[in-house]
Amino acid sequence: AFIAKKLMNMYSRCGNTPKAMEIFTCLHPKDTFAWNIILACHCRNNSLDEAYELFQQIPAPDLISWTTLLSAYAHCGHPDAAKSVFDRMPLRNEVSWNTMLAAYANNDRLEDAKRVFDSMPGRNLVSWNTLLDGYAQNGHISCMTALFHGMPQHDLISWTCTLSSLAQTGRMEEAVLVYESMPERDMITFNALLDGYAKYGHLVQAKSLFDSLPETNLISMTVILVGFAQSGRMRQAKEIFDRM
RNA sequence: GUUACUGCUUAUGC
Repeated sequence: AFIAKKLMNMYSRCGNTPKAMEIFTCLHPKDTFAWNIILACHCRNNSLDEAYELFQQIPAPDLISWTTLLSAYAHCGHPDAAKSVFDRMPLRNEVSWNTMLAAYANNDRLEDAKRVFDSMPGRNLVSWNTLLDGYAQNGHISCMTALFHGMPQHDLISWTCTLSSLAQTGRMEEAVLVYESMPERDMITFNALLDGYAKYGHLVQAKSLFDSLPETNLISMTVILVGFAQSGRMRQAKEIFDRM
């Protein structure tokens, strides 16, 4: 049963709902843990309606079942449906509050997000990052900057959200300042800055950043390739292409 | 017991 649940989760993450369902069907007894795995599987890979149907069949849904459903509505761009799930939850914790916050923040409902943020019983770094990214994604750069400076702590995600937002909107001077202040970086950080350079025509800077990277991946290659190709530097584009 | 929350970093397709 141990292994069965592990397997279900693996299939779920690979998007193979039929295989996950096959195991679930054979599984006895089906505890809430197992139900939650198959629910999360449908939330990730199938329609909301199917997920909701499944949720209704869970004999004893727990906090995780409720939060999984909430998260599905949040990710599918239905903040109001998410709110109604949230209101019907028999209990809530930090994660469910953060999920509700994300439902608003990721769907450009920043006033509502801020209201949730201010009224939640506790705020952790995920809460701060969620609101920060809401501002970042929706182009509220000054709110983002203010929040960034008001946060109690920053982690790699806080820094990268901010960098990415500046780079996406072509504020390359500020993006570089953030980049240079970062205590740590990863591939997402590199690629976010690289993409800003490439997108806004700074191909020389893009190439020199690219050459200095400790490692590259398929995304870095694609970013620089597209940058060269779209600016008509076909010889350099071909050079990258041949290396892929 | 990686069962639920924050990075949508590229392109293509739709």
